[in-house]
Amino acid sequence: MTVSVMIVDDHPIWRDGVARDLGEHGFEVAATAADGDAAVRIARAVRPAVVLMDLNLGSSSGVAAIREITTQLPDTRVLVLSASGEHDDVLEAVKAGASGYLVKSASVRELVAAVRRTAGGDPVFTAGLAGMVLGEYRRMADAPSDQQAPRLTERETDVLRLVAKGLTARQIADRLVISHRTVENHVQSTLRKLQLHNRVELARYAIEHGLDQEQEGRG
Amino acid sequence: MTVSVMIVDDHPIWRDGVARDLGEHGFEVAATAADGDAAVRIARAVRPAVVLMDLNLGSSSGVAAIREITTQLPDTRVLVLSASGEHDDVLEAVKAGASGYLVKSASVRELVAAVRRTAGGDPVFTAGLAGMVLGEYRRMADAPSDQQAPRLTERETDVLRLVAKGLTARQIADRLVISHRTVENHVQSTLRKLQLHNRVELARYAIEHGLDQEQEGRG
DNA sequence: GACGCTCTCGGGGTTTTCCCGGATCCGCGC
DNA sequence: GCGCGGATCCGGGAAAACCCCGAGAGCGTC
Repeated sequence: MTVSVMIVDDHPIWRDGVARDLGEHGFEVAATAADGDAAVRIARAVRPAVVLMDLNLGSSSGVAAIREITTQLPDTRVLVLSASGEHDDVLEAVKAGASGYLVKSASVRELVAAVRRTAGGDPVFTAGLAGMVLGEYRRMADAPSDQQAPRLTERETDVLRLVAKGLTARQIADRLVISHRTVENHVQSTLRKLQLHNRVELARYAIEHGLDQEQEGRG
Repeated sequence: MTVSVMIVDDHPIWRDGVARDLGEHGFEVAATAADGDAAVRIARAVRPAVVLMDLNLGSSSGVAAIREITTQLPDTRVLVLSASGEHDDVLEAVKAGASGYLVKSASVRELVAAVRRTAGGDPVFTAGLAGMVLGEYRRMADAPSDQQAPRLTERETDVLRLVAKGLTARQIADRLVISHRTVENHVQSTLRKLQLHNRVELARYAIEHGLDQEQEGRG
């Protein structure tokens, strides 16, 4: 029986290339999508066996789409095919329900094998990533479910974004029309939550998590 | 006459897909390469009309490869096909000699048209990027070649790298075995040279220029 | 209504950063 | 030699950041 595959990536050229590679190796490319929302919608209609998915989908979040798909379609397995291979990306994808994680530097042969094994129910990870997931699992087992997801309040996120831009507390206070002491308080609580020690680390955190790119004013 | 094209990208799947797309539209894919060094070496032998090139080649620098190719092969035009479309990436590529810049979210049709126009000698830029280059040109024309390359001393670079990691002046002083006041002075002169205002902006600068990734101790 | 959370503001302290001047050394040209 | 610019080093003083604390107002939940 043929395995139906769905390809999610915001690059049309990439989608076409992967679709052809898989088609030539006996898979049925049942659908493609360019962003997370479309992926969820189409996957629900098509019910592919494997969703081959990029994490970096321009604006929308690939991780959220993975979570939607794996919860709504328990028979569909998601194989992430991403450029990064970054520690956090891998763990987030796995937490969201991904069955495997391949970096885009993989060869066509590796890709084909990975899709086949994913369809068969085996978890597939690029060399090095499997150990990463295992290590994180152990750390979770040691510390029985405490932080790992320190969520910031809306105001803390506002302040964090401006701190990451290099503004001082007074400049941030002017923009948000509050006291600079309040700004400093938000900075402090953010530092505590993220277990960081100063604004530079805060800026690094914001940059690595893409918080510094988003627009601020929406009303 | 057929246009010979060379494809440089560290993702085999991407290379194959692009090669097939171009092949089906009458281009001759004369060569492919996975990194900058190979690109320069092979391009010198093959002398393609157009080099279709990713900037993000894993370890090696795409910009350096562009510079090599365009200086050594004046008849070869380099069309960058990159994921980012970031301000600095575009400008660096153009400065290195790229004839055009396409983001990877382009369609196959756009890609084919871009390669054709690049071969014909027209500069090709994704919408929005052309204005970016023009704007930068104007800024250069306004300020008659003053800064644009503020070089830092060795010690300033050492300090900058550690500042970008989030270390305080005292921690940096301990590592470099100097007084923390001296560290602060290096920070100050760096701020002046780069026309920045605080350590967070310094960290952003270092991250954007890749200074924070390099190792520090080589002796 | 009690509770918890967020956002706001401030007191009062230490530490760090930011900005200035001043010192030494070293290479380079006159 | 002697000045001159640079790189590197150090210090004083003002500003900002960091850290802990308490407190009121608003807003949902139980």
